[in-house]
Amino acid sequence: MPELPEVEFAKRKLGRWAIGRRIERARVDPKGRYVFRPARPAQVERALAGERFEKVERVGKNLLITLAGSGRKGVLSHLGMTGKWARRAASEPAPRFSRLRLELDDGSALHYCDSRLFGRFRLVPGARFEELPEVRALGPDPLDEGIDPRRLAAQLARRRVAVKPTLMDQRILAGVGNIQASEALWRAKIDPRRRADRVTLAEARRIAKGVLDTIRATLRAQGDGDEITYVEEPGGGNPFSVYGRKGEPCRRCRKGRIERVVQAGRSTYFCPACQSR
DNA sequence: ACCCGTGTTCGCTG
DNA sequence: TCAGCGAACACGGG
Repeated sequence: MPELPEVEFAKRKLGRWAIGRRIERARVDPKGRYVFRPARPAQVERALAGERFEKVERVGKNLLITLAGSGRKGVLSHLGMTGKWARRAASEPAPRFSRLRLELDDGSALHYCDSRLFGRFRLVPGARFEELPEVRALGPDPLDEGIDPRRLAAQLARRRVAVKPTLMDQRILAGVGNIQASEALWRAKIDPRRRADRVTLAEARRIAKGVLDTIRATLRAQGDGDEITYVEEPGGGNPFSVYGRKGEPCRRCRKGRIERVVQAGRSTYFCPACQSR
């Protein structure tokens, strides 16, 4: 269920665990075939064995992993709804829903875990990620490129649907998902049901700030541990201001109660009292 | 049994 | 070409 902050967290962890390490063995769980297609499990195992981790980057919700062996290989890892990377000792049992196990040369094993199998793991010849259509289509990444309010305002002005689903369009801002969109609009004090083309430049500035602030806050809330716990999982409190808080009083104005509506098939949370229509 | 889900993509319409 | 929509993908958890 990862959005930009969770993927950034995964990038940092993966970098710390794996850069400079060599993959001694790779094993794909049979169910993992959904994640790795069109490559077949045996192909993936063969391609990864013997490679060394050189670099781990992130663009939007995508992890870009560069492996170096004889030449360069890339892996694009998208976590989908339920993907996670975890680290165990090689002697430990695999965590639940492990779909790929990478034994490294330091006695550790990295696991790609994914219960719902919406994640994607693609081999990218030559690690030429920039050539992939799905990477080219992405808008600016808020964390490393910032957000240009004028550009954002111009993009919103071309859309007649509600601003919240529009913010989740990866061509506008790469990495903003369902939670971050709700949170950002709450911070910007704008009703998520507002038509995108009715957002002013001044409001676009607030949205830009809201997106960056919520991303940073979510990142901070992940803390320093090794494991990610998503909301509603045991052990994870809810670090958000409106998401998942239907019926609770607004933490800012104390007047409204948080409402939940469905937009473009996704739940949206907002305060009807302090987010203006 | 039934509903829900922090995501993307495809097929379709206008 | 593009905006917009609904379904599909595959599965666990409540």
